[in-house]
Amino acid sequence: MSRVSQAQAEENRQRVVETASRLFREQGAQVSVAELMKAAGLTHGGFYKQFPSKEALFDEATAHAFAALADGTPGSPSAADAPSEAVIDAYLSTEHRDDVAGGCPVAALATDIARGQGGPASQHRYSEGVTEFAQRLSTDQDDGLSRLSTMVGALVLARATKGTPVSEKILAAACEALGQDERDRGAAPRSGA
Amino acid sequence: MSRVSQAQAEENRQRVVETASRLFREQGAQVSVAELMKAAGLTHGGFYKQFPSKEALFDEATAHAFAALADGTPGSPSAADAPSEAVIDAYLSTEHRDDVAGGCPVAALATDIARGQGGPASQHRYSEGVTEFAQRLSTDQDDGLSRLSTMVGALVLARATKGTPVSEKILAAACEALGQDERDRGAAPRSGA
DNA sequence: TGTACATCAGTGAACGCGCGTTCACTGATGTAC
DNA sequence: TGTACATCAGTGAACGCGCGTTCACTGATGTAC
Repeated sequence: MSRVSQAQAEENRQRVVETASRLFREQGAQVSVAELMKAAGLTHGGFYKQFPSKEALFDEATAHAFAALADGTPGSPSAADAPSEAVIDAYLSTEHRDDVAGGCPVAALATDIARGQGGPASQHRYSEGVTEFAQRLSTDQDDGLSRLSTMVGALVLARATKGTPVSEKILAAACEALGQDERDRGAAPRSGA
Repeated sequence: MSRVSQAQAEENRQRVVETASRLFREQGAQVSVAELMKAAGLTHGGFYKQFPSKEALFDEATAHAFAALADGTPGSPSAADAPSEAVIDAYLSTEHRDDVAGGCPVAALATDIARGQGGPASQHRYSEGVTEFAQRLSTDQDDGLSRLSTMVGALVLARATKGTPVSEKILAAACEALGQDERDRGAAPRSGA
């Protein structure tokens, strides 16, 4: 292949970032550079022509995932303007549970960020993302942080218990609890019950 | 040192399991065997006299952490019989947030378990642990799963955002939300407000 | 517009390093008498 | 109880392997004229 047009190079670079964004969410920061590049259809040797280090790619991939989240929860009604109710339903669906790679980076990257994988840039973007997401879930009486905690906790637990009956129960319980909160606040209940 | 008494050997083995239980919670399954053994005061060569593989130790360390959880939430009022309220307060404290190694394995190991680190034994024990913990938080009207989701979500998010102001806000918001749930159910509120 | 050449994105082999695991060895422990 | 010896927990060096990173090389791209 050797040299490639500037446009093609930029496209390749973007593909690496997108691929990394998915694989890091799915498998964590420990995915290898070789695996990352192969998944993007390239060989690992060229990596350092585009990125100064693996950590730098992690930071960029994190930013990419959060940019997608800001537009609308990935894999859900795309949704800065969608009602919280629809966002919550999509968030707590088995589809979202099963789509770690394309799913919410707040849930997928929490542990990696807490353990200090990636640089300060990732950590900062992560905290910013948490605040943004909570704001989308907020109401006049609530800053959205506890609802976000319930959603993230339920998703993380449902993923860790996937394959056992409790996994679906967790999603349902969280869904119901958040629906009840809606009712308490006078909004429309999620179901007719 | 060479050979050591059977009692000493068993004590050493237990120390490795306990150390691993802490380090795996803190840093995940990627901690090296050498690091694990060094932290337990041994050299890495002897590891395979006691464990068939690193994964087997992960499984045993997971079981160990959950056994401690069953006795009482680690680092909290030790507590199969403690009121949910006290358990929740301790769970959502900054002390628990800052003590990943000694803290709740449901929160600390969720991502590692979801990503399939450790064998089926760990996954099974994890799901069991989730069910047990939820039961301790349950009431006549609630199976405890949504409250557990809120607690785990808040802890995980507070850890990932540690160092930014939102970290403490998350713990406070979850605490308040769970306190309000208490009130809704007719139990004593957490504060006088 | 066409030609000559410098650039540089991508390749694939190689680097040192730390990983999980194995092994020959040690010498106090545990046992047989 | 005392002696002789087999056992085996722990040591430290070594194994192959895959990691993150580097580098000489390639040849189409982009540019200077």
